[in-house]
Amino acid sequence: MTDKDRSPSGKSGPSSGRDPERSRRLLIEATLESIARKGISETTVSRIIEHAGVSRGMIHLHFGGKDKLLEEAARTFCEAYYIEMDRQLAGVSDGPTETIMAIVRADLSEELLNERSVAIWHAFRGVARLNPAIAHYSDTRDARLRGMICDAFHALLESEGDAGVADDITMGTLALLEGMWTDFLTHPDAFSRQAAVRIVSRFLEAMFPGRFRI
Amino acid sequence: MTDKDRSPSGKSGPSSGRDPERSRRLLIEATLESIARKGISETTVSRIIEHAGVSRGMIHLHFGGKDKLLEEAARTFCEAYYIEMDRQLAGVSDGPTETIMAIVRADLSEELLNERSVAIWHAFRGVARLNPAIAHYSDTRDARLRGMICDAFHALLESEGDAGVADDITMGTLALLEGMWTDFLTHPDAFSRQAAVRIVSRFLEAMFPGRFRI
Amino acid sequence: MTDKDRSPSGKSGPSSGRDPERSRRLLIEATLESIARKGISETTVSRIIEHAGVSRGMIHLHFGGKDKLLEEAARTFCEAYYIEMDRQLAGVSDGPTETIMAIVRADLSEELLNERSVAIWHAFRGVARLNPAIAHYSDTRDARLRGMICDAFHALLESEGDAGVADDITMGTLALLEGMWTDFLTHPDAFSRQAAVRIVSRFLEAMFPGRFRI
Amino acid sequence: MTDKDRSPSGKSGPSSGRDPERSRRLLIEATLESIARKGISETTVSRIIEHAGVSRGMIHLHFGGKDKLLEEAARTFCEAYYIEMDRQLAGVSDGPTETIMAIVRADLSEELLNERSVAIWHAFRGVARLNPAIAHYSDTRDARLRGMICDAFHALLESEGDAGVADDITMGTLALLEGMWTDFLTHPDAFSRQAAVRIVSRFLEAMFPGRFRI
DNA sequence: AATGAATGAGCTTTCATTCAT
DNA sequence: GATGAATGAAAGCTCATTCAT
Repeated sequence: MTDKDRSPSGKSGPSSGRDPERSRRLLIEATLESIARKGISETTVSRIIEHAGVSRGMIHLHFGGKDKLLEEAARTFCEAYYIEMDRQLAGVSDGPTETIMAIVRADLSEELLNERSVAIWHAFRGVARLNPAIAHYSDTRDARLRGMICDAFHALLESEGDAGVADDITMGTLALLEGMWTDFLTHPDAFSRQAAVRIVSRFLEAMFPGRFRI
Repeated sequence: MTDKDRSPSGKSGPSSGRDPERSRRLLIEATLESIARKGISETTVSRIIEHAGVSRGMIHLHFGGKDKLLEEAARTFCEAYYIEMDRQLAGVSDGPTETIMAIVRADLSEELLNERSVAIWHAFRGVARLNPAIAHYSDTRDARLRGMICDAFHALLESEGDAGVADDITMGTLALLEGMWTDFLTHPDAFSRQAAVRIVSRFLEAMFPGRFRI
Repeated sequence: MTDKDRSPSGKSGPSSGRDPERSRRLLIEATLESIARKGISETTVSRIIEHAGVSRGMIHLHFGGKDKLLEEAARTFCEAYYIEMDRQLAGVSDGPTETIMAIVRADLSEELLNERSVAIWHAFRGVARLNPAIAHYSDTRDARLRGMICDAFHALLESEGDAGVADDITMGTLALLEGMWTDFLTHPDAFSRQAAVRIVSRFLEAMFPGRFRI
Repeated sequence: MTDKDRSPSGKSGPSSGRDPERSRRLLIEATLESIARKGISETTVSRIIEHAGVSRGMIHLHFGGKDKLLEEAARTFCEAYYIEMDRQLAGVSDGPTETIMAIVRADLSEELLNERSVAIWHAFRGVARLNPAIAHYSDTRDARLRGMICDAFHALLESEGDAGVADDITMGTLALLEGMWTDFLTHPDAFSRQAAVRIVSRFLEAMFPGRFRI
């Protein structure tokens, strides 16, 4: 109910007045919050509108139905991932080693890997298999990450061995990160961000001796 | 699908006779099948009984409700995982290296890693966060796998380095496998079992040169 | 059945428009009607909504479930009893004798004692033993009646005998009325309102010679 | 499960063997117990057979269905009432005054008026209105009581006034007793058997001065 | 643009009854 | 005579969606 972020339209009425964009944002936020806290199957229209503080009709008015709202929430969530990833990668020096470790650290940072995001991420992936629209956003996020890491490993292996090795190591690194997120999901209390970075480093250092010294 | 337990009456009816154990099996099987095909939220009592070919009341008669049936299905599914794992590990020679690779190959074998099992596994894990009973079975399966791998790495590192390294490599290996399952879930058509084994081998060979030659 | 509360829009729809209060009233009315005609255990959600002419979801929308609707119906029914009782007592002169006989006549009048109300009353009392909410409304109704009669008998006995006598006669009179309702329930065709009043009068006249002359 | 009361058939197998009469008795007893404790609507076949310790099919085998069992339970319960009433009336001297007070005391005695019987009685009466068979047994019990009291009052009034008076007083007395049972039902803790007898006596003594001295 | 009462298909669950053994 | 696994109609309830205001 706060009035921050009213910039988009200077006019508008009092606090509860007409502001389509604000209603959209509130609904998406409430949806993600509910998914994080209660899971997708408990994320009902009633709970969403209650948390968002808007009326029932809003969802169909602005999104055309609950399914479309879920899609938009998935899109927003995935975009937020690589916006934050880009932000953390902004000041990193250009070397492939530095890039890879920056990506690893960012992916395992508190901003990106936390109980909320891990719950939402797995919830959407559970649905993605049967919902092409949501699968699309998950894939887009994965593809961006894969692209960045893959380029870096190719640069690292430029001089040496065959190209397939870079692809293998890329897939292995992504699998490692994926596995770390899953570990966080299942045992959030036992999880150590530091240990996770260390383990990934160990594997990469073993592949490229002297390059990923822990 | 086995025909054990048919002892009480050698003749037996055509298909819907009186055989509580058979009804239980049919229901659990139909539940897992529905979860694999439609996801957990679409797995309704109506769909389950239709696939199982039994009556509505059966679920409450034998399990006490849909939730209890889901729990039993999760238990059965996890048990089936390590029964098959044990089966594949049966004839393997004793060295830690062989044990580890046998586990990796088994975990990525068609019997354990296929569209059906990957879909069911992720479905249950999606629910596990909010369902302690199902979380218990998932954890049990994970713990067994971790135990076997961890012992092997400790044996491998016995002479050398500190104990923490074995734990790190165990977690890394599990994360790799976990990531492979996720990759299979999201891109079943592009997935290559052979490539997955190769990638895990590459990382382990890098950690233990000469031991996990591809 | 009153048309108060139609203010919001002078026009108003034909019969199923938007009028929460009207829907509530229709549901309570249909519930009481069903209890009177079929008994509580046959009073299903399906029957209620059919009689009320509203949709299934209405009950849970306005009352939060069938049980809550039954409670509200019990409250409404008990309130209606003492609203009518008060109405009939309005013009009665002040003497205790007149008050008591007015209460007796009202309790046995066609407006309060009829097949419908007697059936509903006994139905709710059957449930009250195991349903605290409904027991509360029954008790409230009983307490009001007891209070009025008790005061009157105390006034009547002021000069004479001990206070306990007034309490005894109060309880006796209430028991007599209670018994009359039960008699009406079990033999509605043989019941005579006139005889019932006469019998109560006989007992009271015997207790207070000359005061309750028949 | 005790083996007392095996007299009807000296043969019979071991403790759980075939004894139709025993199963009937156990079922009726369990039915009445369940009605007393949980009310009629909670008295399900499952609960009855559990309490009786017999198999599911028994009810239909011996009674032809749950409704028939309820009828038999109602019959048994009403018969038990006047068997005990007769027992208590056995040694009473012949005068009408003594007879009436003996009936009143018996009806309000712990053997006949207790939480269990009052709950069962009201439960059956709630159903009786819509179940002719049960209504029949209730009526039979009422009629017997009415007959005994009516005869006594006629004897008492033989010399004096008109016959209608005896009928009125009979109905009044029955209504008083009925009201006492209801009072016990709604407020079992506050109820005093002694006070109940005293109140009935007061009313009768007022009607027949010197005859029902308290 | 916004509201929220109203809808009804479909959900899980309960239960008296049946019948092969 | 006795059993209890099996049945399926019907119960109460949930929820995304609609639409008059």
